[in-house]
Amino acid sequence: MLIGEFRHTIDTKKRLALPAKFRKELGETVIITRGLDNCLVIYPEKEWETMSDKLGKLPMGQAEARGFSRIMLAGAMAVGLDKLGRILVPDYLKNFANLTKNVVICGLYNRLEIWDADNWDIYRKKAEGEIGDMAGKLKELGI
Amino acid sequence: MLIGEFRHTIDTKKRLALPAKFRKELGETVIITRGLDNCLVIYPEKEWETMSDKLGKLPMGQAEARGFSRIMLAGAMAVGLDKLGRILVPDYLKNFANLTKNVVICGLYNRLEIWDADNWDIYRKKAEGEIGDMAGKLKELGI
DNA sequence: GGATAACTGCCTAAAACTGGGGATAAATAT
DNA sequence: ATATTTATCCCCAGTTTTAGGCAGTTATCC
Repeated sequence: MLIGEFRHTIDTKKRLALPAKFRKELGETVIITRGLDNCLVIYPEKEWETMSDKLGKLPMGQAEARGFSRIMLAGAMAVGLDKLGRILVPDYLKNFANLTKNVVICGLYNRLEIWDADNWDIYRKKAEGEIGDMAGKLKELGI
Repeated sequence: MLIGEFRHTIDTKKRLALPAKFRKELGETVIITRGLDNCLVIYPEKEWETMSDKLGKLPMGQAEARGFSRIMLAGAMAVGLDKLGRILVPDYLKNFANLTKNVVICGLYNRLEIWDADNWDIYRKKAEGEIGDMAGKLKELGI
């Protein structure tokens, strides 16, 4: 299971080390693509298959579904991990997520999200504030 | 059953010894994450699994659910107990709960809570004073 | 009060993350 | 078509963080 929050850096060559804890579960190749709220998403190959299946089968009749699957699918790219567990972040994705040097890698069960560190801090503070009634929401989920 | 209140310390390397009484029940790996009222929560692996399954399957389409699962999943981390029953407290969680050196570990049936000692003393005094009011509300829960 | 177990801090070893250099391949321009 | 530039990949070293082991001191139990 991919969980936890890690702070890493992108070096001058656009390389990003993925947390060592995740490497075994990620394998040698991962899929990186655009995510929601200005972050990037990384899927292990297997998870990507189920995700892309769903995207590919979205009804093309709806403009929203068309746009969504285009952004996600066209934005996706398979990247390999080097010997030290680093991936190369493509330019267009780096720009999309406003990544500079400091990034945060979030484990979210079956995928990772890559955030610009400043963006994440803002988002996290806001989200933490809105979760004051966490207990109430847990009940809705039956947890 | 996890019950009782224990005072321990976090050493300079951010390690925290869990009470020996709990070790058998906790197993070799536990999940530590953010809790309510500025404390941290520790779940045995099994307790966590049922919760994370549900979190991982929340629909990504809604902004609220996204924020919720991000905070809960990214906030969590699986940590192993070393031979002496200690865990490593991640920086971002240590900061979140304002932990310095002295902490209080509370056993709460199926989970533990970690409090900064000073915070706990304040909270406990306040809660002790209000215990009469609480009892009134408990009636509604059938206790 | 003695014996046993538990907690804390120090010390050493190993792993992880960051950064740089140089070789190969691709793309662009001359 | 060739040369120049840019981008990618592979190798390796330094620094920092993490993990494991050990022992002293305190607390607990009998």
